[in-house]
Amino acid sequence: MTNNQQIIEYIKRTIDLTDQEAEIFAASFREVKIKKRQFIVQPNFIVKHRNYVIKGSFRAYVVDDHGQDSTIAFAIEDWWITDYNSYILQTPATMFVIALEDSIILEISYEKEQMLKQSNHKFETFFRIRAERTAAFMQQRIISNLTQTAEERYDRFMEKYPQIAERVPQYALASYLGMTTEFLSRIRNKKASKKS
Amino acid sequence: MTNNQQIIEYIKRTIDLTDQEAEIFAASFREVKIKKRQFIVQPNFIVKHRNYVIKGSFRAYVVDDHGQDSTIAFAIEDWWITDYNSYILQTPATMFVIALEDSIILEISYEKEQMLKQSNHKFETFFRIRAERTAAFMQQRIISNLTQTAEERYDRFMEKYPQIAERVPQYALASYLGMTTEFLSRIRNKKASKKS
DNA sequence: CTGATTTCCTAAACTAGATCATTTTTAAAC
DNA sequence: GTTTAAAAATGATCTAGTTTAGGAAATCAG
Repeated sequence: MTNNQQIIEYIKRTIDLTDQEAEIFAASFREVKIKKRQFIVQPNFIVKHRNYVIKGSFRAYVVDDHGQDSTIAFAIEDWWITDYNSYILQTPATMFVIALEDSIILEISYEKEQMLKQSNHKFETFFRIRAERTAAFMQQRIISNLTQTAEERYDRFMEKYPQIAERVPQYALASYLGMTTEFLSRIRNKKASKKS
Repeated sequence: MTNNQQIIEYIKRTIDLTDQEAEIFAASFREVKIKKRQFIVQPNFIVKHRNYVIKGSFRAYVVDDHGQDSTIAFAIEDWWITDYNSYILQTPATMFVIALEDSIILEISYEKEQMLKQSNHKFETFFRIRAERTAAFMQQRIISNLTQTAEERYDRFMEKYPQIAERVPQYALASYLGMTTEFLSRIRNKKASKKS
């Protein structure tokens, strides 16, 4: 399966498209290879692309005044990643997005996306549904942060996204879940010793 | 200004509409009066409406296993409120949404909203933009929860939404910000004594 | 008005999770 | 492969925020 076919399959899971429409959609993306540790988003620049991951993995994070970094999002194959606020509102980025492995992405520019949405009601629907699901996902995370303990958040993450937990460094997962690496290490250790 | 005119003004701030389109949009909503302490959403039911607040205020919250409640959202005049996940994904609600004051809302049903979006590209665009801004707002909140201390979160809320802070009970604000009422009381007290 | 219910405040004891410092393990780079 | 750097583990100490408990204001229903 080519990379274009992959994103066509992806969009067809959300909306029906004719072959010609699928062609137009896929043609709006550009394939880019990214090396491990390479940044695709950096603070203060206005983000120009939304990125669909074909292969590899990424981490989006912010660094606060005290030098602490907090992971905002992960992405692996078939996920999207960017600095959402910067891309949507076309304001300067506050995040870094870095490749955790050698990766391949399909990027679409802000302008191309606007054109797609204007040109065809179906594309508008697709991006509307994407935004809704993004919001629904984020709301779940807010609820989780407000109501669960560090250990409960970890357990739930392991249930829902075991394939991500395997691939990302522990410090990144800890800061995604809102705890220190040390504390996550302890949680894991406790579980490992209980099993035996 | 009638309540219909109010929501027409609202949508026109996002997209341009002809008078006829504005008419169709406004006609999809139904005005409902809600008494203080009345619930408009309760757990386990699938949420049928998205609600635009004409007058009054609301609080959306979840109650966890230990009986603790966490405020997920507030709404005052010109804001929307519902159990977002339940409405968008048409799954059973996990939240309560309660009126904090005697209120008036305009509600639109899930079916009517689907019809609007299908019938006119512009309405699809409107709801796409709403979803994007909702996601952007939620992402800001996630970042705030991950990176800031309780006091910083409070300060920032007071800066951005002073008019909400005034109108909602302290325990509701505390649980929105992810802290106990007692701790919020202490923060406020500390600030009050410093000023003198 | 007035009794009842909600909301808010204060303060002491407590704990989940953070911080700090050091060691061990793993992975990157030459 | 060997050196070097990054990541993870471990233990000791500390602290931001919680819990518990009591009383004082404010709000509300009748």
